[in-house]
Amino acid sequence: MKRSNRQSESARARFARNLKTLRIQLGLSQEALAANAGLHRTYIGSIERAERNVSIDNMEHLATALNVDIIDLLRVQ
Amino acid sequence: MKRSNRQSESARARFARNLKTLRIQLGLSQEALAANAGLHRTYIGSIERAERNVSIDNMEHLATALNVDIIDLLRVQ
DNA sequence: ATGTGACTTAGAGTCCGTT
DNA sequence: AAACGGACTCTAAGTCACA
Repeated sequence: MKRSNRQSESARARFARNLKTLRIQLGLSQEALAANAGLHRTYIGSIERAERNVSIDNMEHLATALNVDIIDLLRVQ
Repeated sequence: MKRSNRQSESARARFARNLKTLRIQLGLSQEALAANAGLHRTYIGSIERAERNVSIDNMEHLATALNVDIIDLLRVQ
C-alpha cells in the first residue's frame, strides 16, 4: 500500500502495523513483548494481525512496554 | 491538575477529557454524539467519566463523529 | 518463534428507568 | 441536558493445544 493512501486505513490496522514495527526495531519477540506488557504471547500475535479490537488500557500497556507514547502506535508512519 | 503533570495521566483519562472538550466545542449533546457515532447515550457519558475501557474501533468511531483524528483524542491538550 | 481455531469469562456496550 | 443504577446481551480479554 502506498503511503499516500494510508489515511483511509483503520486505526486498528495502523496500530497493528506500528506495534509490530516498533517491536522488531527493539529486537523483541512477541513472547518477550507479551511478558513486558503483562499480556499473553498469542494475544500479541493476534493484535499484530489486526484481528483484535484492542482496548485503550491494553494499548497503553503495550506502548509502555515499547517505551513509546500511545500516539506513536496510532500515527501513520 | 497542572499541565506539566499530565504526562502521568492515563490514556483513558486523557481520552475521556478530550472527548468531552471536543464534543462541547462542537455544541453536541452526549445523545447527539452517540447517534453520530452509532453508540448509546449512556455509554458516552460513562466514557467521559473515564469509567470504560474503550476499544480502538469505538475510539475511531468517536473521532470520526467529532471530525477529528483519533490521535487528537489521546494527545495532552 | 509465530499462526490459528476454539474456548471461557470479564467487562464492553445497550436499554430501561430515576434523579 | 447529564449522572447514575439495574439488568440485560455481546464481545474483548485471556488462555490453550497444536500446526
